[in-house]
Amino acid sequence: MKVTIKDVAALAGVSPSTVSRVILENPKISQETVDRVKKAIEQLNYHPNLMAKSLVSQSTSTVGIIIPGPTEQAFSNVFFNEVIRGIVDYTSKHNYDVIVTSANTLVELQKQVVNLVRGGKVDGLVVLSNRFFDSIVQFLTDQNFPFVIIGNSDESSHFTIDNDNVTASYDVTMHLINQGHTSIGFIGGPRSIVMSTDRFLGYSKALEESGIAIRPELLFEYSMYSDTNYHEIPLVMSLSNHPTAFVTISDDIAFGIIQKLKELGKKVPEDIAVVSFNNTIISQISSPQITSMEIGIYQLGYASIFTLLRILRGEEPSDRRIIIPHRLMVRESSISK
Amino acid sequence: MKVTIKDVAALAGVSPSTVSRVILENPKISQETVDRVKKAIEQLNYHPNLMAKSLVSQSTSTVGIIIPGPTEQAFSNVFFNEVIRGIVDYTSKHNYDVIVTSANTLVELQKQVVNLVRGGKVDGLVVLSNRFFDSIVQFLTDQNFPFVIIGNSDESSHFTIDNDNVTASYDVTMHLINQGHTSIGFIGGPRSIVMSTDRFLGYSKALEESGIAIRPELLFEYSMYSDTNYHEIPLVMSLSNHPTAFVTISDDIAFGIIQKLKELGKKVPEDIAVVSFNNTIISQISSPQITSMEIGIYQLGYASIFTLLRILRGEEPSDRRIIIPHRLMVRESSISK
DNA sequence: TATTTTTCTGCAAACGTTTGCATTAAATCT
DNA sequence: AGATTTAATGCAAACGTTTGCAGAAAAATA
Repeated sequence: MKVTIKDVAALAGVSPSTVSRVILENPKISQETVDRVKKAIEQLNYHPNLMAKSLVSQSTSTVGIIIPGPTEQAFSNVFFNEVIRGIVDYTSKHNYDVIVTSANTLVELQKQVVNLVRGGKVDGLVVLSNRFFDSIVQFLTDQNFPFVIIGNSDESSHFTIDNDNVTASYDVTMHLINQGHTSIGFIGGPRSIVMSTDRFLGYSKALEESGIAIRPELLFEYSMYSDTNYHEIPLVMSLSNHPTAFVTISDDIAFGIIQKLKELGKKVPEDIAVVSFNNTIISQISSPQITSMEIGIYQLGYASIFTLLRILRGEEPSDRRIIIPHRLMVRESSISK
Repeated sequence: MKVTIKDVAALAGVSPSTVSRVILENPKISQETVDRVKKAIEQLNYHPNLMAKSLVSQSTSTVGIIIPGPTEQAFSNVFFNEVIRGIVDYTSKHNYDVIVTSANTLVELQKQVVNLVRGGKVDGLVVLSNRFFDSIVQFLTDQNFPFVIIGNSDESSHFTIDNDNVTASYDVTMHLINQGHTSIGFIGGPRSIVMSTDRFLGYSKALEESGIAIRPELLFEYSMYSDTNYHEIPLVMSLSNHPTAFVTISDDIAFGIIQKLKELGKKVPEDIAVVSFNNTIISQISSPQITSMEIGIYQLGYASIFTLLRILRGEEPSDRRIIIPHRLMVRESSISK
């Protein structure tokens, strides 16, 4: 038998509204009544029904995280996990619940988002950026629904938490150039990932500023679906002016490249330097350890939910764009002897 | 202006109950009316309010995952991530949402669980096992609330998804013994983790059956808080009858040990063999690659939610205990030359 | 003491659905 | 044709809260 606010009211000899006010700590209830009601609550072991509460208060104390499908997932698994950790750590201290949403296709995901938003199941959303999410972001904007984006967004009117990927990539490329490298390859990801194109931009910028021409034959696109990812590496390494260094956009890719180079009898970093992004456990465990750009993934999550909850409280942050700083972790894979 | 079921009813010229029945695909509504209502829904872009729906139907289409605090988290991060992935993959195909819950202390976590359950925010729970969760499990049992446990449970009446950790550990230890090792160390985790004690049991069993005495000085307990985790390794390695192999309960630990052994000038596997559990990316990336027990983490998650949803549908699975099979992935770290 | 203000509590509507029961019209049977 | 069954819909209560408004009692003021 479920115990409701009415049962408590009956036992305490007051009206349901009074009980409600006691629970919500409305100050205009006399201490005497408060005590009596609290005793009744205790006695009946009453707990408020959150659905009823949400229904009338039109808020849920719940936020959602929208995570791209398997394509990007597999692409950098660790990334999403860290973000989620950052978010859950914060919400658990602030009495919010988190619904984690993902799907195999954009259509499915979109359906889920609509359901959460229009169904009133969440108060706000953290959207993990992805170019294909435009439709989702557009929907949220149309609905005037509170949300923040982790990653890049064209619209400056959106709340976004991001790295300065261009500069970060510029920095890591410069690190190589400063070591005397002039023949530097770039291994990016699918075009759909804005982060990847940004990092390509930084790479290009560094080369240009240093008077090094960009050589198209040194640019590669990694795809999780392809078996032939490192297929062209032997070819390019057989050139007379083959690259002496690679910038890759993630530790996973860097690790793969290093394995491939080993197969070819090349030594890292003696023959070829390799650098990457994310500073995940892979970069630390690999041997040689990989020089990697720390981008504060956990902070991305933490800052995003921090911002979202502020918005929900009605405190519009002045800055619509938060940049999480980066820091290069120099390790063995890029140290020229 | 929110559009409700009443607005739809008005436009379609029917009562709200009829609209509701159309949405729920109640068969006793005439095709004609169905069409008219659907058109109205379309026209008004109506979407049902899930809180109201939950309130009256007393169900939420939401399940929760309870994850241990930072202690165990850091202990095997990858584990929880994979489990979550397995769960979300399944729920997203079955129109359920997932609330992920964690907290820093048991008290906080318990409070959150009570809130979810008593507040009626979730229909069921997946509980990631932990000895300290007894109080939570006890609470759920008392409440007669639907839940499944991932990991060990004493109570055979609970629905659990687990590995046969004893046998798995027996198997991996036997793998070492079969290679001629007789002096084998064991590196476990905190006592609070049942999985760890189970694995110790399997280790012991293998030694005993093989007529090898257990030497207490070869047993270690890894703790995430200690700086001195690998402190005693040099000491034990300086014994004349030092271990020629280590069984560790996770890839992270195995990796740490290998680093420490390298520092001591020992070679893996030539001087010392090392094996571990979980078959995470670490075991594959480490060099030497680590022989590790694949335990089907993703499947643990998948099977757990599969079971939970069956329970919620009223289909009690006949087996209250599901064992996910294990498989040893033999790699470099245990191959004796 | 009569009047006004303040403090505390209750009434009842509202939130947006679902569903058992009653009702009406149509269809089937005798 | 009248009686009975069947099919389709509506009525109204229920789910368990919150909250604006009103009212009563107590306190403060004149």
